[in-house]
Amino acid sequence: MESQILPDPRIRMGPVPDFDPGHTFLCGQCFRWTRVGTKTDASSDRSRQDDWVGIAGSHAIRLQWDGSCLSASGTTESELKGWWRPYLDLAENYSDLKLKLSAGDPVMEEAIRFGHGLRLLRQDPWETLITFLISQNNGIPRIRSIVNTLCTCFGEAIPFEGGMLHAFPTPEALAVLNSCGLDVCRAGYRSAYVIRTAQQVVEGRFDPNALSSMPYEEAREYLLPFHGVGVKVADCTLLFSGLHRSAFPVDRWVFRVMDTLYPGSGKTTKELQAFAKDRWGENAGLAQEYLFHYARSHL
DNA sequence: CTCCAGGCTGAGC
DNA sequence: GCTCAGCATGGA
Repeated sequence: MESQILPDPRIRMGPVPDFDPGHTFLCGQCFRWTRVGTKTDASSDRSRQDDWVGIAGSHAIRLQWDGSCLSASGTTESELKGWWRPYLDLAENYSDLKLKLSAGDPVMEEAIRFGHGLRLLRQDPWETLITFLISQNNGIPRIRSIVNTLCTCFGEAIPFEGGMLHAFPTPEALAVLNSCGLDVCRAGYRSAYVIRTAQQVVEGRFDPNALSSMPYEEAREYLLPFHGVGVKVADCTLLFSGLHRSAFPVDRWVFRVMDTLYPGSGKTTKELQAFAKDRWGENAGLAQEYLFHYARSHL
């Protein structure tokens, strides 16, 4: 049997500094990336390969990471440029950001060293809002499970590598469900939040484009009236959609890491956020993510 | 069995 | 304003 030499379908994206797919995709900011293979070359421990398949919005991609360069397949040059590069935040210089965050701060320096290569994604605001509605009082593995079931059952099929993946559901697809329509997802009491929010979006109550032009405080006030949205979900939505990188979500882990590593930074969410805003300013969201990532493994 | 997980709602002060 | 039980579900 003659082996057919196919053209390499990979698109080379070149060297990407300050990138680690594991830290970026598994830190809890997104829930639809799967590691599909890891190889470590025995001859040199720097040469390795890390393969991921990810879905965001209605886009799917396979990423290959060799430790310094990214390549992609299952996508196109235009989709790469118009969606995935912005999504992966590749235009941002994380060396500068890390220097600003860790200047004179050994705690942050250690958190950054541990979470090296973690990048904040720029996710679709609708998808981010629903995802973090589901995240409340929940664990990351189960959030992944619920979100993936939600997409499989209600998201449009995306042909991918000879099989099918599923886009994140549209607001319309979720708004038409009755109260038990989401039971298959096992999201518990959060199902009602998801459906009611979808209905409010369809009714025109929520406009992601409007959200993107608002200052932080206004955007937060805009999100809070949604059923099931409190300050945590609102801040996560604004941070992980890339709309407001100064947002500083506070949960159990962040509270613990602040109380332990920054004693005196505050006892309430508001106090911690004031501390973060004063200390890290527009990069508070990235600081939060490094701290969250660090806290989950060390505290 | 209990406790916990990227919290929020509604009721009672 | 503030505190706090209750909430669905599954894993440790």
